[in-house]
Amino acid sequence: MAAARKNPADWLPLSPTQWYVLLALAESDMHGYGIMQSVKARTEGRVRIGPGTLYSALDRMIEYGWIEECDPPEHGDVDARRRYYHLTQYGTRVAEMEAQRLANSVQDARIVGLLGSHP
Amino acid sequence: MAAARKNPADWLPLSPTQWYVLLALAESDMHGYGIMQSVKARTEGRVRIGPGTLYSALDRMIEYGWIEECDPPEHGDVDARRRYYHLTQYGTRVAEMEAQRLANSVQDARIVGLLGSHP
DNA sequence: TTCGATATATCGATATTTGGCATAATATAT
DNA sequence: ATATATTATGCCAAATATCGATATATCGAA
Repeated sequence: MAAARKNPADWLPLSPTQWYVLLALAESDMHGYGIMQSVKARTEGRVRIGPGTLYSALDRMIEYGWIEECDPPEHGDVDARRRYYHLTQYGTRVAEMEAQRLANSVQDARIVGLLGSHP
Repeated sequence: MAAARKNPADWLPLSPTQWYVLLALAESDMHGYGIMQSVKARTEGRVRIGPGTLYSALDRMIEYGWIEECDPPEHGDVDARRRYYHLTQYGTRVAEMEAQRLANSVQDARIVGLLGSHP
C-alpha cells in the first residue's frame, strides 16, 4: 500500500520513467516487457527503459498504490512468465495530474520560445 | 566542460528539475534564488525547487555546458551576492529538444485519454 | 534441438534529489 | 542605531532513482 502521501498532486512532478510507465498502462494492462516495448515504440526509440530501471520502478509504484498486479487478459495469450500490471484509480488520477503539468510546461515552452508557437 | 555526450538529444529525458531551470533561464539570465522564485511562480506554487536541489543542479549543468555563469545585468541590480546564470547555445538546443519531447508526451496523453482532447 | 527473442529478477555503481542547517548580506521596521 | 525578516548561496548526509550487467528461464521457429 501507499506511502505517506494521500493527495495525488503530492507525487508531482513524476520522473520521466514513472510517467512513461503510467502512460503505457493507461492504454491497457501490460506486462513488464510489454511496457518496455511500448515506451520504445511510442517514442520511436528515443526513450528506452532498461530492466533494472523498470522493475524497480514497478515495485515502487505498487508500493505507492498507483498500479497493481492483475490477471492476464482472457484473450489468446498464454505465456506463464508474464506478470500483468493495471493502473489503479488512484494511479490514473496521478497520471492525469502529471499530464496536466506537462501540458502546462509545453505552454510555458511556447511562451519563452522553445517551441514553434503552434504545432 | 561537458561530459561524454555531444549530441543534445543524448541528455533526454531531462529530470523535472533540470527542465524547470532551463525554462527559467530561457526567459532571461537569472540568479539562483531568482530561479527558485520563477519556478514557484510559474507553476503557481505546485513545483518548488529547494536550495540543495537547485545549486547542485546548477553546478552539474555548468559541467555539462548547458549554462554558464555570467555578469549581472547593467540595470539597477546591486546585490553583490547574486550569481547570474546564462543559457548557452548548446543548452538552448537541449531545452528545445526536451520541449519537443514534452509536447509529444502531451499528445500521447491526449491519445490515451489522460487529458481533455483539446485545451 | 538449437537459436534468438521474450520475460523477469537482482546486483552494485552511479547520479540526482531532498531537506535541513549554516552563514552572511541586504532591506525594512522600530 | 538596532532588531528582524528576507534574500542568497553553500554544504551535507540520507533518501531516491537510474543504469548496465548478469543470471535464469521460457517460448517459437528453423
